[in-house]
Amino acid sequence: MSSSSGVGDFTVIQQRNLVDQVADLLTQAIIDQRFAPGERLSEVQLSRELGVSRAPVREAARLLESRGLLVSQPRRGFFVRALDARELDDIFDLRLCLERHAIERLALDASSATLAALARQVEVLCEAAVSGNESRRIEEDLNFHRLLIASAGNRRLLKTFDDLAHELRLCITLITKTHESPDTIADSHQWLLDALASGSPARCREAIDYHIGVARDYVVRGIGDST
Amino acid sequence: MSSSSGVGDFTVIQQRNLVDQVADLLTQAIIDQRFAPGERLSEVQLSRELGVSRAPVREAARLLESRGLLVSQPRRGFFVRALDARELDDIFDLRLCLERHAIERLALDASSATLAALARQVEVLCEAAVSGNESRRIEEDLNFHRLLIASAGNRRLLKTFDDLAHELRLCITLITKTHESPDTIADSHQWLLDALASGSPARCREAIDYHIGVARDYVVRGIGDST
DNA sequence: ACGATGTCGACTGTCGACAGTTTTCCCAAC
DNA sequence: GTTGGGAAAACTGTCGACAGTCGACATCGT
Repeated sequence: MSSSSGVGDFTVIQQRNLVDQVADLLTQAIIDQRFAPGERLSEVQLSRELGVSRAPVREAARLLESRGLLVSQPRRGFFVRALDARELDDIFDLRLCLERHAIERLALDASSATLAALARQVEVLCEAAVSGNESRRIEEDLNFHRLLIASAGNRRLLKTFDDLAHELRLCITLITKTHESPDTIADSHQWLLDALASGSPARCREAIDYHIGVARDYVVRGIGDST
Repeated sequence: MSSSSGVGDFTVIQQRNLVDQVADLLTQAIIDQRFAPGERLSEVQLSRELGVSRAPVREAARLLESRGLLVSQPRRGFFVRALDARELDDIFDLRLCLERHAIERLALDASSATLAALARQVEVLCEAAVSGNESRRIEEDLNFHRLLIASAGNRRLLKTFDDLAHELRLCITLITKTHESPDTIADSHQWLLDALASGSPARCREAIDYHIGVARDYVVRGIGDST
């Protein structure tokens, strides 16, 4: 990516803020369900455990609030977002909204390079699926859909999806097991690629509606079991 | 909107944080273009002027960053978001994505009460238009589209629109004059209502595509004049 | 005159502390 | 056993201060 100087691959030195580090740690802890949904997070306790002051913790918490992982009540503090069935429906409905828009646009003007990149990502996803590494499979699945949206060329749309992706990870934690075989995963994503290659927006819409509907059903079934 | 208790409209008592107050003041200042696009905001200067410490200013700035009104560079500070032509396109494309989704859904199952509420809001908008109060007209216009999306019943979709609305206000500041007569405004929104009443998703999509396309053209023309 | 280097000022990142509020816990009263 | 009240503990909101870093200007060398 870097152009001129012959020194080679210098990864740009960026001293990471404490805010970002705390935000990452908290995000991972929430996704790993090391906090119970609805649990209150104490600023002082977190700052003690992490060995930092309260200021970075507060700012990180605000960041996670804007991403939908935490909710705040004035003078009460921050709480881990607990999703009910309705919010879950809303989240998948918004996901449908974003991905429909992207894939319908792509159907009309997807370059062969774009299709190739998507096909490559499906391969990566399949590798992750057969490897048995569950969290990696989830990330590669999200990566495919992220690439789909990124290919539409609208950065604001991509930013919205990235925000939503955090909540999607929160949803996915509700699923106890995936029940999906690697073959099923491969097929369902290949169908999306075929629809894209056909160039028909209507067919793409059908494909993405079905694809996200299946994903949504898995999560709804997960929450149905537990509650 | 509130349902049961017979005590009437209690505006929920919330002692406003300094953070929220600062955020509102900054938001208004940015929308009023009292800061130049791209201008750097000094935390110490702001905190001095507002008579508060730096902590609330920092947190408010992070809030506005998540809303797209500010951008931050590590160790450099916060800068007023400056929109280029491409970001502008992206914003209106996302708006189209959200409103299409809402109106297509509404076309299938809009209650008469919903249609009536939308019609009422068009009247309010028209009043604002003939009154000549420009900022009020803008807000009532946004309120109509907000109501449209809210009527679809997806709160997550509405939250996304609310975030985007802040950026839309930023776009609108680029327009020097509106050029739109009250009659034009009334007609263009009435067409949306007629499309909704027809119950045809396809017709709704056409209507919203045209409607947002016109709005986008106004803004693009505005940025085209200035640069 | 022009580019590189050293220095200075201003600013952000982070911290510890204080004040006011919320929550919890204990005890008394019914 | 349950309810109500009150004090103490814990917590959040806010503040002022210190240290590290960035940008601008002056200085030096060519």
